[in-house]
Amino acid sequence: MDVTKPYEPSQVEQALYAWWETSGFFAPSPAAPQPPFTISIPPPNVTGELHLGHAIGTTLEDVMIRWRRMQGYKTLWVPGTDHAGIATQSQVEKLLISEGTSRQAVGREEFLRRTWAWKAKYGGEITNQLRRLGASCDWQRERFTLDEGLTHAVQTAFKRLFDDGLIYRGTYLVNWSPKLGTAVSDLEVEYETRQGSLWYVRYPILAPEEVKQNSDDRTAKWQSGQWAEGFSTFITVATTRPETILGDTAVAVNPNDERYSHLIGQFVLLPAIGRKIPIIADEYVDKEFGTGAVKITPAHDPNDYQVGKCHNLPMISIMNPDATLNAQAGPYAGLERFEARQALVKDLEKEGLLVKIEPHTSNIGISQRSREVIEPLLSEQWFVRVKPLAALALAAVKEGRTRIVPAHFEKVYTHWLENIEDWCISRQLWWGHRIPVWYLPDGTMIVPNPGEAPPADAVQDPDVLDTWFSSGLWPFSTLGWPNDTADLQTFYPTSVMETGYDILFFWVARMMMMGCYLTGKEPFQTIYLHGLVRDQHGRKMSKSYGNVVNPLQVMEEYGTDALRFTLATSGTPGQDINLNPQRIEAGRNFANKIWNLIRFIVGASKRISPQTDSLPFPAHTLADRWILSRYTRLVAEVERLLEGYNFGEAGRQMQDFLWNEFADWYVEVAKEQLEGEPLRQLLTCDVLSKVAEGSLRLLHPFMPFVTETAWQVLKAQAKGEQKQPWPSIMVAEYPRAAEKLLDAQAETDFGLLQALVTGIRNIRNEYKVVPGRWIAATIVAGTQTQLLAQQTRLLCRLARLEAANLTLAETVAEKPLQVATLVVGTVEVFLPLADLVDLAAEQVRLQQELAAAQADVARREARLSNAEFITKAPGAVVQKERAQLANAQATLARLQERLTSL
RNA sequence: GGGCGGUUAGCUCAGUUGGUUAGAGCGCCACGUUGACAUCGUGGAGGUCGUUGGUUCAAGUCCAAUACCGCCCA
Repeated sequence: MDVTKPYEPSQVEQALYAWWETSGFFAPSPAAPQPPFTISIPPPNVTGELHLGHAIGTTLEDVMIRWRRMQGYKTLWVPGTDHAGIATQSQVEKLLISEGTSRQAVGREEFLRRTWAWKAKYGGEITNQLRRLGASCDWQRERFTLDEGLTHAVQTAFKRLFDDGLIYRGTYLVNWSPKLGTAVSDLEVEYETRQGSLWYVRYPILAPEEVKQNSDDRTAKWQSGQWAEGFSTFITVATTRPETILGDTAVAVNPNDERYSHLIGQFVLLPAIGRKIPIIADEYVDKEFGTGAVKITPAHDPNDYQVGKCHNLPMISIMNPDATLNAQAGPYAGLERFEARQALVKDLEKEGLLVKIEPHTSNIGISQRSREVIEPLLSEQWFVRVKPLAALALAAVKEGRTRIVPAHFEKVYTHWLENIEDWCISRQLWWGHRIPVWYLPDGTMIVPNPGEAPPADAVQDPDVLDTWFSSGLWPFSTLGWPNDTADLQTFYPTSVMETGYDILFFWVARMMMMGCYLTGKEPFQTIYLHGLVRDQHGRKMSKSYGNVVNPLQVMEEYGTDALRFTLATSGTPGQDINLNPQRIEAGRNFANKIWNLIRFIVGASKRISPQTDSLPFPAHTLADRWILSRYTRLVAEVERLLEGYNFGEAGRQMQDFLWNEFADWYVEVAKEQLEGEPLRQLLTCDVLSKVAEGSLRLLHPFMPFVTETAWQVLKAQAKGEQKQPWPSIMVAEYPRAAEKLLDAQAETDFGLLQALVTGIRNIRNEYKVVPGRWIAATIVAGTQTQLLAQQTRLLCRLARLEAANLTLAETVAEKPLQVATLVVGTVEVFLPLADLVDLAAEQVRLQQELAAAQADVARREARLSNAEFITKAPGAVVQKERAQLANAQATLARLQERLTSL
């Protein structure tokens, strides 16, 4: 990159990434002396496009990976994609429909061929976008859930679970998605509160003799308006889904409900169908809901299903898989479910059976994928018996073998696993892992060992497995399981699973269950969960709001580092992030700041004379010692924060140091030092380079591109000992704190200098002294005289004081009057601003300072005069308080004295 | 109904195990281009840390209650 003024990410990023990748920096070094550090990427959908959820996860994972890699760990980040059964199949189906054909028309084999072709064409998109983000994954080890190896893993897992009695097939009420034509798991159903109605319908109660009579005549009268003629007693039920009346097999009341106790055991005649169904008693019925009497439809409602099982009621399914009604629905057969509802309600009204309709809000199950209303449907499916697996996953977290960060998600995890229901794993799709079960002509079920051929006359189960079944194996299937590969031995269990808390159940819990059961080891040591990225006002990003931020566009406009840094530093672990676009701009500015900082340092190094080997170096200046100490503190802090998964705070501290300490203070000081003796210049460049170079390495995991770019420029300029041995910053060593550089005295002393400079600048500003003007000053410094005497050049430069007219003394016989005054502890600064100083105004100003000082002293005296504080507070705290009181008192005394003399 | 998270400056957020006068970025006001950076610099204004009570020598931080916002589960 040209050493142009503003940093231009677009000029460097793609080329740098390509260089890193081809150099093999992303692959783990087998010889690394330290333990392995492994992350499995949460595989994005192969059909997916990069969104901010990917961006934040990938950023945090890359931060961890780059950091550990620089620390010398054998670091492996396994990338890959997920076949995303429903999403991908839907995409290809859409394509087929646009071509005037369909999945059914082309057939299974051709459909799969088309889907693979589609995957080949678009499947690389998302992985290239991850590269764009700078993800340092080992692409040599990239996996896809439908790869041969992973398929083998799926078959092995299925076989083992089946043989162990943990997978079974059976007919149960499942969540059916009519549009997709498949069952889905409980987790794939979302609930929405919708405004609906509550229909009150009365069923005629049959007299004992009527129960035995044939009612066909009456059934024939349905829709004539005469169906209910002759009935005198009714029981009214309330329902949110009138069409399911057609499948009713009972009416239930609460056994303690006196209104209905005399009816229990009697029968009613089901409208439209003419079925005679009993009135039963069950505690499940809520007396307060509706009329207190409810219809029971075991084949179409989960609660009714339970009641039906208890009471041995028939289960009559009235619906086809496409949500049209079947022959059991009598006159409504063939109608779509919502049309049938309307038709039936109309007929009920005609027959005088509709009592009333009330508005009612209820929770409706919606298919997560297709957004349509889920239909509880009786269907034969495959299930995993999860309780035994859940027990293992629970124990792993409870016993601390796997830690969840932030910890409060442990409770969520535990609660879910403790109340888990069996997992429906079969899907009526074509794209996915086909269930490895074959049926002989006589119906015998065969589950061969993976790779073993099934009998020739056997037919394979047509269904495929839930995508999450294969995802559940991901941390170990990607490393070669069930084969005992070198990768599996070296890199499993993995170190951290980093993902969004929204898939804690979908994925993390399932990986824990599968991993614990199948490999006998927890699949990861730590689960780190990040929050959701929302818009700046906390709204979920969605196309309908039009508030979606496209990360690719952001990277294009502001650079990848800006996006990464913003995402990494905008929040705290597990907390949702409200992404403020202005912060991305700030991120870009930070990258630019770093770039220019390095440009300055490199420029300065070039300018100085390169005589290195003659004289011994002079001692470090106060500012040198200060910045080295501050840098050392930063390094220690960052290490502590990263170890604690506080990535955001670590990033913020780096920015704070680089901008507000290194650039704002040390660089300005350095400009003065660079005007000194050659060896002073050389030493200053040395400090500049050391701190800058270390800071770049520190920051590299967060902002890989600008740090690499700047680091290479710095490295090219460095000579001899300064030259870094590593080819790239990403394989350089991560900084460690060198305690010997900590210098508390330097920090205190430089702090005084900063207070004086800021104070003087403040006064200049208040008195509207033109910024360019050099002004005279008298500094009465008492015990600090010697310290300040060494810093006068600096003081003059930073506060724009005129060296020739600067008086620095321990004491002066007579303090000047027509001046502005600054008091910092025992140090007094007098600025004779000639005609600018209005003594009356100065008095007001000093009065304000005095009031503040008095309050300060009073507060501290009160604290220190409290015997309990002295005895109970730690010594260091008391010490500090005493020192600060002394300082405050010094300020106060000088201010008072000053005001008296005015 | 059960559980969790949040409430700190105009906005978006930090604030580690309790320990100065609660911080940052953006925005705002005033001034400023001296060769790192105007994607910048200097100075400034702006907060009784949701409310109430408690523990403590000391509370934004710990405890209890409560209000509001949001999420998860049923």
